[in-house]
Amino acid sequence: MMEWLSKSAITEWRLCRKMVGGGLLNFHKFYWRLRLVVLVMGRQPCCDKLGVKKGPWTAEEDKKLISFILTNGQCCWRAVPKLAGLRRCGKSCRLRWTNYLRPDLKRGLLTEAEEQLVIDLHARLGNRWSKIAARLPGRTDNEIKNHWNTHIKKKLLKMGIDPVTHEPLHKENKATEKSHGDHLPESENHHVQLPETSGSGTAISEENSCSPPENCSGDESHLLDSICDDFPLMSFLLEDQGPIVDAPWEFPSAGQKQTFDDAGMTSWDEDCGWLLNCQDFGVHDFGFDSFNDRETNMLNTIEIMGSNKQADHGTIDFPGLKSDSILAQIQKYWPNGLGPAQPDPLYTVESEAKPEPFRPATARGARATPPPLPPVSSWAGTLSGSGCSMGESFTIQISSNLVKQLADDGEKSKKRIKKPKTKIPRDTQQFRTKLLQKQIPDDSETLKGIASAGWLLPPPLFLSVPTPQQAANAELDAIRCILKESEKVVERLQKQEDEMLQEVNQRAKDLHDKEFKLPYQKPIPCLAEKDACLECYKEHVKDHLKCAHLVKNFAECARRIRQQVNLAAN
DNA sequence: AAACATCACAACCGCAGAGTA
DNA sequence: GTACTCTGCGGTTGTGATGTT
Repeated sequence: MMEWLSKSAITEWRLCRKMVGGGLLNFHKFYWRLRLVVLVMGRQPCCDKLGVKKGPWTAEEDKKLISFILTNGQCCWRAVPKLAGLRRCGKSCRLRWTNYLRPDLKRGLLTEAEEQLVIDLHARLGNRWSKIAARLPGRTDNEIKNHWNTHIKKKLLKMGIDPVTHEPLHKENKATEKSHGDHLPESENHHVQLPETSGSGTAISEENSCSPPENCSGDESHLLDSICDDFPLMSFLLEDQGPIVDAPWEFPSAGQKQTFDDAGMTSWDEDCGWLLNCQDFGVHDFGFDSFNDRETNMLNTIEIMGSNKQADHGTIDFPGLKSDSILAQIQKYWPNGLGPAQPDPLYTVESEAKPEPFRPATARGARATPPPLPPVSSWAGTLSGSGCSMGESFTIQISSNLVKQLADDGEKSKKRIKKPKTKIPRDTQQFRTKLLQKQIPDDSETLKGIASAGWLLPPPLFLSVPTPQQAANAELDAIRCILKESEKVVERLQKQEDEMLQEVNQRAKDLHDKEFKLPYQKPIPCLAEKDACLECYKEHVKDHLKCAHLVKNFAECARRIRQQVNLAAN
C-alpha cells in the first residue's frame, strides 16, 4: 500500500509539476490531487462507462465546467469531471470546452473570407480540420468540418468542382478516362491537384505544394511558383505567416476594448494564454495590483453565462480574486450591470440557451423576413449579491430578474415570425446572402437600411431590457461586500499556507540536520576560555600581556580537564 | 395542421501518436 | 520492448429547428 501510494504520489507530483510548468507547486492543490489518488486507488480508465452521462450538456454542467476551468485552468481532462463534480467523461468535458465553451470562440457562420480560406487550405491539407482550424482563430475543427460538410461541399459541387480534389468535375472525368494512374483514390484526398494553368493534372503532395521555399526542392520550384501564382491567398498564408502551426490562444487583455473588422472578427492584441500558462492557481501566484487576463476572462464568462437563457446559469465562482479589481472592471465594462456595453458579436445574446448563429439564407431554416434590428443597449443590470459561498471562493449570482428577463425575451423570440406568402426562389436567396456578405460592411446604419429594404439580417445581438442604473449599483454594492469577505478568507488561507510552508521547511531542515549530522562528538574542553583568549589577542595585538589573566584561566581549565581525564583513566 | 424533408451542429466513437512506467 | 494511459483528430450520428408539401 505504502509503496503504491508513494509511486502514485510521485506520479501525481510530476503531473502537477508538469501542469504548473515546473513552477512552485501549490501545496493544497497537490494535497487534493493526492487525496484523489488515494481515493481511487489506482488509475481508472478515461471513461468509466458506468454512471457517466452522455448526450447534450445541461446549463448546470456547463456552469460547473466553466467555473472549474476558469478556476483551475486546463489540466488533465481525466481528472476534470471528478474535480468539477461532473458525471461526464473527461473526453466529453474536453470536447465541450474546446468546441463550445471556450471564451475565445467565434459564433455564427463562417464569413466569405473564412470560407475561402477553408477552401484554399482544404485544397492543400485535405481533411486535416485541426490544421485548418489553426489558421482560423476562434474557429474549431469541428465547426469547420461541419461547415465544410453542410455548406462548402455542396457549394463546390454546385459550382462543378470536386470537393475532394478541387478539380472541375468534368475535367476529372476526362482525366479518369484518360489515365487512371493520375486519379487520386478517395482515401488519399490530402492532396491538391495543380490548377489547369500549371499544365498538369498530377497530384502533388503537401510537402511539394505551395510551401515555404525552403521546403521546395529545386525540381519543384517552378511548380511552386505556379501554384503560388494561382493561389495568392495560399501564397500569403505560406510565406507571410510562416509555417502552419497551432495558433496561440488569444484573449482580450484587461481594459482593452475588442475591435472588430468588417468580417466581425475580433483583433486581440495581447496574448493572454492564461489557461495555458497560469496554471498554478493559488492566490499567491497572481499579482492583483492590476486586473489580469484571467479575471478578464472570467468576466467574459459572465457574458457567456449571462447570455444563456437557461435560468440556472446563475452563479459564477471567483476563487481568490480581489474584489476591487473585479468590480472595477464590471463597472467599466458594464456600467449598467452585467452585459456588454458595446456591440459584441462574440457573445451574441438572443436569449437562447446558446448564442444562435446566423442561419444562412440558403438553409431551409433561414428567416424569410429580416428580424428586427437590435437596439444597441446594455443588459439589464440586475446583479444580486446573494448566494455568496464562504469558502475559498466567492460567487456572483445573476439575479433571478435578469434570468427571467432573459428567459422572457427568449420566449418572445421563440415565436416565429410569420413569413410572407411571396416565395423567394432559393437561388435568389443565395444571391442575396452572397451579395450581403460580400458588399455590406459591418455597420449598423447600413444594416438598418438593409433591414428596411427587406434584406436578410443576422439575429439581434443584444437583449433590450431597460434597467435602472440604481438597481445595478445597489447589487454591485452588495457584491462588493461579499467580495471583501471572501478576500479575507483568501488572505487567511494564504497565511495558513505560508505557515504550513514554513513548518514544512523547518521540519525539512531538522530532518536534514539529523540525517547528515556527524556522529557523536565530544565537546571541546575549555572552548570558552580558548575563544576568550583569542578574542583578547585580537583586541590587543600590540599588548598581549593584557590577556594574561585569560590565558591563566585557560591554562587552569586545561590543567583541570587533564586531571579529570587522568582520574578517569586510572 | 400534420407529415415529411432538410439543415445545422453538438456530441459521440474509434483510432493513432506521444509519453511514461 | 511492451503495455498502458492520455490526448487529439477525423468520421459519423443524433437531435432539434425550420421549411415545404
